[in-house]
Amino acid sequence: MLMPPKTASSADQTRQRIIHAAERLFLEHGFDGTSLRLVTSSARVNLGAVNYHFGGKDALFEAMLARRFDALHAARLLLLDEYQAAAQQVPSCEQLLTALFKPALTLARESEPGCDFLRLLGRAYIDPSPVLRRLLAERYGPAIARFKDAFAEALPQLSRQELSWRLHFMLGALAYTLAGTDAWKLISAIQPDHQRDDELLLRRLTPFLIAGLQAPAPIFDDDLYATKRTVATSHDATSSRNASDGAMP
Amino acid sequence: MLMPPKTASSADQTRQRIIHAAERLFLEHGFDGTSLRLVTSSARVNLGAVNYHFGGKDALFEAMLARRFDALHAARLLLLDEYQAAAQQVPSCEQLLTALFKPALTLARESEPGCDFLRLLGRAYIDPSPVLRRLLAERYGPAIARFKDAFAEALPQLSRQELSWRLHFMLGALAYTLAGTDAWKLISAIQPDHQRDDELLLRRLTPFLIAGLQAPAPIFDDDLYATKRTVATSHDATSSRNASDGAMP
DNA sequence: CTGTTCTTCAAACGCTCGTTTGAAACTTTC
DNA sequence: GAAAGTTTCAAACGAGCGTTTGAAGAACAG
Repeated sequence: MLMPPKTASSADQTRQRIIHAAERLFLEHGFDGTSLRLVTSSARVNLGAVNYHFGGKDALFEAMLARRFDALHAARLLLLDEYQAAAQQVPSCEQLLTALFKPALTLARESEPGCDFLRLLGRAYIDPSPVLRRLLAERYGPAIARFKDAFAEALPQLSRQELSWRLHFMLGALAYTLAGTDAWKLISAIQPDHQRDDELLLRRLTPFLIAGLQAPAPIFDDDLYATKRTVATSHDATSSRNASDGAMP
Repeated sequence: MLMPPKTASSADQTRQRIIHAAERLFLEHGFDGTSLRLVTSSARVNLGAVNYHFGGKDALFEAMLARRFDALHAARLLLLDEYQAAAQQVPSCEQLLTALFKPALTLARESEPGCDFLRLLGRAYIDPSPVLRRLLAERYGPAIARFKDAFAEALPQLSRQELSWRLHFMLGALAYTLAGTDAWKLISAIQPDHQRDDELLLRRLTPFLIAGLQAPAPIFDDDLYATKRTVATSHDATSSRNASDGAMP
């Protein structure tokens, strides 16, 4: 008969150690690059423990991400509810970004040191593995859809199409930056010694995103990117494309 | 003795077929997810051909990316030279983005159909594999540094630190969007039937990026993201961080 | 045609991967 | 303390990986 343990059983300790090691290693190497042998040896448990306690690699990573992200998205939606209930107007872009960022920062502060939550978040969105992509889409798609609707109300001047793209741009800037791959090296000389300050990072990101979201919609009938040799054709192609686009409301 | 072939030799054909298959598969599966067996069977050549003609998997992908990216960065720098020589003032953000985007679009149009160059570009920047990261940093770092300097002149109101971050945000939005993983599904309902139009995409991206780059610098002495229980401490940490930052010129 | 060089090919090597197995070790229950 | 259940452990499995090998085939020179 299965009994609920009053203190943390050794089995629970094993589960915790595995999840913790998986988090740390996923941060650095991604899903494909993190082998179960790496996880189990790093957690100092037996190789078979992952399959015994979680059922497999996919399920381990699902459990690892769900533990963090469920709380994150719940807090985000709660804050969104708050803003939508309290405001006399619909929530502004600033408020929506706050509803997205503040819970993430809070969780990042509350999480044990040496395991930065925001990089985990970024990596999860960047990672190309189908397992993670499916998980994010299925499990957190609805929450993101609610934010999308809220942004649509905050930015009524944008067509739905335009808005979708801008949120995509926003997600890209966010995830890419949070993931903090060594892409730093490309731009170079960002925070050489200091360890990363998540709050500072999000504070820098916020005005960039707000300005981007609120930018005027693009104009489609000039020749900005036309090639030299095909000016006329390119113009034709552009305007026909523009016609099929639906432009702006 | 090695003779220069007047027509494409069968060996050259093999090389071409391998590179073409590698491009197509890398687009979908990334570096780690693209096995040589997948490449060679897709190109209908022998498994050993990759090691014979290129020397190994790493070298194959380096050759594949270099073939496209060398031309791209050369064209970008040429256009940058043009703008810097012709203008009475330093090139604007718009011009710099044009110098970045226009060669990419031209190459995308010139490349054979069915192998979209811009997704390749995005994937290369997103991919977590150390091989590609090192390649991009070493081979194209200098070119990016020149653009960084140009952006610094176009945006003199930003501190070097702030500028680095904004370029990082820009790269994130760009790479993430171009890569076009199924992250679309998260935001949902982007171009359901239509195949992607690269020019339209970059036209949408441009105003977003320009507005973001030109946004006012963030203010660091309010409590926007302070947690409820640690208002005072958070404020202290923020101001000390602000002091060590170098702020604005 | 002969000999040399370049290219292809099937087979195998050594390795790592996720997963399975079955017997030990440990807990809990009666 | 014996029995039942739970958790660990070392070992192995089968599959896929990048790479190597050596012989067979093709292309070309003299």
